[in-house]
Amino acid sequence: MLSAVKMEGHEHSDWSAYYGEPECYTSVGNMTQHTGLGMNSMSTYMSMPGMTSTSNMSGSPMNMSYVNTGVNHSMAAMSPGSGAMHSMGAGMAGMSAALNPNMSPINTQSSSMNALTSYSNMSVMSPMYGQSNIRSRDPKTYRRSYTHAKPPYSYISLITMALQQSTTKMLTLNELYQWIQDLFPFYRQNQQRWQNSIRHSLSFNDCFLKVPRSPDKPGKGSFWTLHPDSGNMFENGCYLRRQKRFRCEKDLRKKTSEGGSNSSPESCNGNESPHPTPSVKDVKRPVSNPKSRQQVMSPAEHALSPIPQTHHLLSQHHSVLVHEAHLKPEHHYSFNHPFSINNLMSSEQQHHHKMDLKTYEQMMQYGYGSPMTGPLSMGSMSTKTGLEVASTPTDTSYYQGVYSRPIMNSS
DNA sequence: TCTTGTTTATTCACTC
DNA sequence: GAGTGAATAAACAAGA
Repeated sequence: MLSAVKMEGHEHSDWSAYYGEPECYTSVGNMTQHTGLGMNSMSTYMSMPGMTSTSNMSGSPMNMSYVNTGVNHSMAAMSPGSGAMHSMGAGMAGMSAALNPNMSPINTQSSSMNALTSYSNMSVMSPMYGQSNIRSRDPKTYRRSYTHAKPPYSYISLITMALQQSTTKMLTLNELYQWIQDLFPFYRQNQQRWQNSIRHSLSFNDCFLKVPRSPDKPGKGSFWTLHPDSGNMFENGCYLRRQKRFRCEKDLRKKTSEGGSNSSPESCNGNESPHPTPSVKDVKRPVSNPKSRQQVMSPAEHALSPIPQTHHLLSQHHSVLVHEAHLKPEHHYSFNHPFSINNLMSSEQQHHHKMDLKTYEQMMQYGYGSPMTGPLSMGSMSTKTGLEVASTPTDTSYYQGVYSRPIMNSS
């Protein structure tokens, strides 16, 4: 489990050099890199330190999709058939919903603007990344090594996190890119490299399923979702390295027997479901390409499937819930591992941007090197893509949580 | 043309 | 050392 960290440590000899050192990372400049993010950018800034509790959902954002269904309802309802919420209105609505579940959609815009205002204020008042020791340094020098700090998460982890954070539990490739970039500034560079890896991971790993778009939702690329049985790939919610690679037994049998009998159960391995649910793969995985490892659910199969189609999920939010019932990722969020999604995406409201000593101790105990403080906190946000992203492009993102304390004005 | 998706191959790090 | 997970590169095909 620590291998990822060690590997990263190998790549960057000293993590603390990047994460343990206060650095300023202003987001304003980076916003320009996120063309197309639009309101998404703003929304993510709402999780900045200093935000009031209203900017955070009660509990972990990861749980939010399951616990606070009101948010998802509203979000889904906001953008029926909007695909991944590409419409700004939907994004803003979702954003406001995340901001305040009780907020009327009517207030969406104002809330968004408030959020923007908040961001603006914060951007002025403080460096984006929290830091425990504010040194009087030239802010320009601060940003330097920051973007070179590679997060200790594997691509599979990142994809999994993104998908789980998504309200619809599925994202297009481009949305995955955006999510990762938003959360981890590191991935705003060398895009060709890591995006290729992302694509490779999606295709190569059985835990990711491709769901075709509906005919009425033309667009590039399919949606990607998690295999319903891939629930516990990451031990204790730690997204550093999978405890075991997820493989679909069905596929394995196919490979091993290759023409042999297929009488065994249709479940996929890795994480046996206590109550056998119809696997998405079972229903939806015709081999799109004879050679392909990835399988997709054909429209016909989708129609027959007890599990709603993805694209239908997008327009039928109640179906999302049905689908989620099959995804059963809940146990992912039950843990509070220092590198868990909980810590990555949330809990800023719980800690109020202060160092979580407990987490700190945990991390030190795990030997994670630099005192990554506190949960990698970020408030849960809704973006135009329908993601409950906690981050924002830049700064608040992942690195914010890396630093322990609320950022004070470094100037 | 660009993006998306698949596949193969290589290399490295880690565990057993 | 073998097996495995992961990162990376690259080639290729298909679709928008």
